[in-house]
Amino acid sequence: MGAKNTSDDIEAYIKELLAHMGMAELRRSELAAIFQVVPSQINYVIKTRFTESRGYTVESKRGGGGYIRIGRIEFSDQHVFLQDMLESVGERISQQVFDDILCLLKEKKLLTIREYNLLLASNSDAVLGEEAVFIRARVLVKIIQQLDRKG
Amino acid sequence: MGAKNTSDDIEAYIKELLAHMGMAELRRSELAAIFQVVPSQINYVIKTRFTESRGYTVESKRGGGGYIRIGRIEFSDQHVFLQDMLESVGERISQQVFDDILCLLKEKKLLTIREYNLLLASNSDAVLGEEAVFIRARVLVKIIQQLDRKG
DNA sequence: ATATAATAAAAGTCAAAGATAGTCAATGTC
DNA sequence: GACATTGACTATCTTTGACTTTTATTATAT
Repeated sequence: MGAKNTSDDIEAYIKELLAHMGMAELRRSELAAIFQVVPSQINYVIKTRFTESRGYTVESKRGGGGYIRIGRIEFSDQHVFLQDMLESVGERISQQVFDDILCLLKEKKLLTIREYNLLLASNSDAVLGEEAVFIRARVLVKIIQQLDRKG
Repeated sequence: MGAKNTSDDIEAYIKELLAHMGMAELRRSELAAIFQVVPSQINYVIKTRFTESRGYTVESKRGGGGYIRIGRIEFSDQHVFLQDMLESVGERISQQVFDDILCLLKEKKLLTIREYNLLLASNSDAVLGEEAVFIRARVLVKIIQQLDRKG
């Protein structure tokens, strides 16, 4: 584990749980104790790494017997998946979220690695300029529509 | 290290790492300490010597556990052709010319039909907006650079 | 026994402090 | 004049801790 920083280690640990069990249920204070960090760092890790745009769901409960549960969003039908994604696209999209979503599409085998790399490289802030976040949202709509066409 | 100046020494050091390990991951402040220079000189060396056009990739992260990672790009078999094309790209590109160039790439088997369709759909005037012709030129540069990578 | 109040046991929020890396312009050297 | 060196300032990411909110359990009053 001991590579970069503790948050990365915690991320890896949770992903391990997810990979083995399909769902991770944790007690915040226990996990914090394992990694010898303050409990709120667990929230930090979740907020920065297990986001909706990366395809994770998080539920939790406070009080006695509380927990944090992390799961992977799953999709039955490809068309439904793309339509859901289409609806979730707002007016603006950050570089990070764009990357997250393309990654998801790649994992779902809806984009090849080549396509992913091309689209990522050609839609950075540096390329798109001032209006990047708005343009990126329109680009994403086109991508999804294109992928949803039979072909 | 007997070069003329410290920046050359740092360059050589990084290239040594690259040669041995195929990738160099460094902590800016550590490297700066080794050569007894200010940290920002590392940025100077990277910016002047490890550029994309010279075939290097650079990624970095700030904050705790931060790093700078430098890798080598292997150029494609079509390097000369793509490099020529790259030089011909000006500051602005119309929708029509963009389409023509993508078609050419497609005929040369450097783009699949899917890739062609995705890129065409996501780089129309409607999507890119006001500054379309300028953005499209930058997009095309990225596309060509991406296609020129082996892998 | 039941409703309510107090206490305990979680998880959440947020902003400050710490740790890196990036930028840029002034200055130095050949 | 071109390239190298420096350092002040900025941006970003991580870690920490004080304070808040929610839920469950326990004690108390009727």
